[in-house]
Amino acid sequence: MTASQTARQRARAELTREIKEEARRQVAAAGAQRLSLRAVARELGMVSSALYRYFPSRDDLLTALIIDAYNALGDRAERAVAALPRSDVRSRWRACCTAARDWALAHPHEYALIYGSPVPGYQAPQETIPPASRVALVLGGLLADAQAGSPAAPPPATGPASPPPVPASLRQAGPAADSARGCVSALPARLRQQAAVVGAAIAPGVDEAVIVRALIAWTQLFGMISFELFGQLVGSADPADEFFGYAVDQMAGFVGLPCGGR
Amino acid sequence: MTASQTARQRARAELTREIKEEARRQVAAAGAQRLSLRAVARELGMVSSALYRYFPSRDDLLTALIIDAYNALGDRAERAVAALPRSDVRSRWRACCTAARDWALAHPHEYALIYGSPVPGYQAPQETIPPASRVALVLGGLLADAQAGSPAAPPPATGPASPPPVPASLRQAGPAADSARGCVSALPARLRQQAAVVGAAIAPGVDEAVIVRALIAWTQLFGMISFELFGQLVGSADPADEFFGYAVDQMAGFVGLPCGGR
DNA sequence: TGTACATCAGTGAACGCGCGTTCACTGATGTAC
DNA sequence: TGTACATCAGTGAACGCGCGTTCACTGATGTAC
Repeated sequence: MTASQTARQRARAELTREIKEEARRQVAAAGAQRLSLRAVARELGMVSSALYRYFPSRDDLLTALIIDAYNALGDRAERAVAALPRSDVRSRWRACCTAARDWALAHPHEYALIYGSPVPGYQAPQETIPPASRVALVLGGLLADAQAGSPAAPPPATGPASPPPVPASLRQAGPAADSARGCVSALPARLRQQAAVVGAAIAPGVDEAVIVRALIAWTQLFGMISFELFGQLVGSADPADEFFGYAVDQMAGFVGLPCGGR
Repeated sequence: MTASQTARQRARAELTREIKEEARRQVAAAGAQRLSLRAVARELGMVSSALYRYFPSRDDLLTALIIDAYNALGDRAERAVAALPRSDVRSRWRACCTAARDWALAHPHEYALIYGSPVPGYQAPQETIPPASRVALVLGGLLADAQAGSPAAPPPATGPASPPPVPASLRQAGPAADSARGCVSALPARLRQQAAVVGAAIAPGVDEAVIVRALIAWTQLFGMISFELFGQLVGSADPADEFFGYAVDQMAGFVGLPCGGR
């Protein structure tokens, strides 16, 4: 256990946790901009200035909450996908997207904190980047698996990070390329480069055109979740369950994932 | 001219305009939550309580700004599309999407006001709905035109609102259906219903499956714009011009628009 | 055309509120010898 | 094992700020006869 810590250290860790928890409660109840250090302190029975022993400013507390939110969402997505057989990429795709939506619906204000309009005056520091990438990493990993077990039938799937042998299997085959059939649209040079960088970090071995389609699907996913949460679907796809499920499948097809199923 | 108005009425209209303009300036500079009635009044050289002759509360002023923002965006999209030949649906699609992005980049805080996280405690009234629908109407109209001039070659295009003769031309033809080739995904009943309602309002005569794909493209469009504006693309498709253009074309293909262009 | 009255824009003071952050301080916990 | 000193958590008061909204009022503009 943590027997090596002094009582002071343990108390400090504990209180830090409690402060964040109360702050998270406030954000969940009323949104990020209503987060008030004084109210947090009040709720914990301390004086407001005491919080400054734990967080140097309100923005730092906000940053901690943002990181926690990204991690909560990332955890959820990773766990949902890990429960499925690696070769069933279609189901894993669905699971990841659904996990993201479920988390968002369960934590709307925390979702808004990370995917909504940025709090004006607040600048997200570098430390938020890795936690923010986790959902994209899940999707990228799954794409790489699809690529690895690609051309005809999906074999048990080999190693996850097969370095760079680009078999170009998803490339001209399947829906990934022909949905713009007849309209040849080559990747612009800079976009290809950007996709290569993303691919190297997230989905090694996957063709750039597929990466770009995955980026499109990624923006679609969060766009759809945001629209649902922020009320933009009222009057169209309002109870959005079917729409969401259908869209997720369509976009899976769009990036070229095989049908999977069982 | 407006000679029929009394001096009082003219002064009132003018001041209402000036108040909104100053408020818009503040939103543009610092975001919606920093909008302050007192600051607006100060800037206009009046006392803060005087504003209550024009707007019964801060929320009402916000609502006016929201409506104006939707209308500014709608105007821009409509004008961009109107400049193009009706039969060239692919160019019109591009123009509409690009206009939306351009407006958003030029007015990030106003964009956040309408497409970002809702201001907590603020409830958008019914009056915002029609202005909010204008971009969707543009896209829907263009889809209906594509449908009307569909199967083989695009003729000069007939009337815009051909009632309900669903020729099922976009339906199984083109990319709209085959991108999930082999993975037959039927529309769930409720989703089909929702699509029918949307179609009736926005794109008469267009098949439900196409409407649903258009809804997907719509969420993708604004998801992508929001990601760009809110900093979510940093590290991937950061200078997003190429990504945006490419995605718009891909999604045009996804909803089944013919290549057009040249 | 002129007067009497109603409407309405704008004033100034006040209510009641909450906020983030700083600072000098007390007293408890931890550390080195 | 015990003492001397350093570290650190938490206090309480204060600074300086801004906000939305209400209310009784003055004086100008508009309307009806």
